[in-house]
Amino acid sequence: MTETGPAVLIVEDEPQMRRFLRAALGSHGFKLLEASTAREAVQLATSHNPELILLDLGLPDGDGIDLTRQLREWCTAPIIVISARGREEDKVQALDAGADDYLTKPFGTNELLARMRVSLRHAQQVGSSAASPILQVGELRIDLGRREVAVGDRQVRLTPIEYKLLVYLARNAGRVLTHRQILAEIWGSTHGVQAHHVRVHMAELRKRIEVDPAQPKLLLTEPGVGYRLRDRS
Amino acid sequence: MTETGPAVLIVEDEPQMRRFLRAALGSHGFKLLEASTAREAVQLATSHNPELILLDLGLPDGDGIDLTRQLREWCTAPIIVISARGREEDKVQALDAGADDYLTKPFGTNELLARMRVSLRHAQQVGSSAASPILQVGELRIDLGRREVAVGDRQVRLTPIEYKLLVYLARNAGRVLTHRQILAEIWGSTHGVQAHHVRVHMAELRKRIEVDPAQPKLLLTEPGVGYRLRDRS
DNA sequence: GCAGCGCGTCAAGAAGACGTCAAGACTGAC
DNA sequence: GTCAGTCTTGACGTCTTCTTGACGCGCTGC
Repeated sequence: MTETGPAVLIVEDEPQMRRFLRAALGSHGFKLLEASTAREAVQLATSHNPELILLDLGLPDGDGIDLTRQLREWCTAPIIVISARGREEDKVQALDAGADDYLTKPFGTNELLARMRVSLRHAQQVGSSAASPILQVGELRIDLGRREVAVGDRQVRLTPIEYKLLVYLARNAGRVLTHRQILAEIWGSTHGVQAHHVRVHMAELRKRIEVDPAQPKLLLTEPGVGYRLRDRS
Repeated sequence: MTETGPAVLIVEDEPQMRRFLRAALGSHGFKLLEASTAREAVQLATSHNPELILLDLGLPDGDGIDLTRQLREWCTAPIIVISARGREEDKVQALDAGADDYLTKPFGTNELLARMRVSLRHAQQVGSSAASPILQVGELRIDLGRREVAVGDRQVRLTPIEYKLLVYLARNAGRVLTHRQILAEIWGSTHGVQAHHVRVHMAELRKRIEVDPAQPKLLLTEPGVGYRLRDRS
């Protein structure tokens, strides 16, 4: 299984700079998300919850400083500002608005990567000491930080695929997820992988989290469509 | 003004620069500690446990990078490197050695202060767990200052890599660390180093800290993911 | 009734991950 | 130079997990 690195959101409107960043980061295993406007950036940050944000201050729609402030209201991912403006005041403003670092163009790939490592290091420490994020759906508790799953009081051990499946379902609790969506999320490209896989692993998952796997109360089948995790009893 | 602000350790040998920093920081309520050599820096850091360290790379006795690495063994206070060297490689080295930021001379007071605020903000989030030089996880005791490890009453001798591994695991006790994370933390950039290394050294570590290495109680394998140090029974 | 389809279950085997051992390379001390 | 301690690397057996195919059930349309 190829493990993908951290998801990084790039907020940058110049195509040239984006190409540069894509080249610099893509080869290091990062999963890239790209936005060229502030609006798009907020959308992507909300939907994908990236682990790090690279933000160019010069955006067409609105100030990058404001965007920083806006993101910081709910998003804890480190923000590294990239800017052509090298004035001290700009740096101070960005850092005080909530940015974690400030790089002035032009800069080298290696410095960028090193500063990203610093930020990711910080994020990890914060995550470990702060209360870890927990998904709770009815009886089900998923501690994402510790990678632990419990049903009621019972601790449950899951294989990597089962865990991925369950987290995906829990993140979309109540919503129906189609086979196609599940295949894309868990297996990535859907080449050669079939809906049958989903069924097999769902059965395994039911054995672990359901009281009676034959009468599922949590993991519901939506015939002809997909699966759904019940979010309220 | 009553000086009740955070304690900041300044490591700098040029008197002129020290005067500048003293002037820049003193008026902002920081409590200042000053060292002009690496040896002195370690002493002051140990005795006063400052909340932030400003470190000039060009010291008379020894490399600043080494000092950074040495401090990071047990000290979690943010380190901001100040240097006349602006070469990208220097920055990367310092940041990877454990520094949290890198400022190239000349720089403005306001930028320095802003970057210090960022670092202190981070340190605060990480929380009070930062201060203790001793890590305790169940039976396991790691004295970071003395670099000593004990399981129960039994003192344990570890090789450098084993020690690093154990400290990393203990700092994240309870949570699963992926192979990728472990490789990045212990070996730095993961080029050429494989998950196999982790397995070999984990086996060594188990031989030393487990009662029965074949039935690990502390150092648990999470198949397909990584390893975890048990923090509660 | 019965073929066609989607779904759940089971089991076998493949693939890959893991633990262990041991041989060499490398390092710093002497 | 030798020597001890450590790290890397490869080989190999074991175990877990994933894939894949077979089969039975229930539903639907004919």
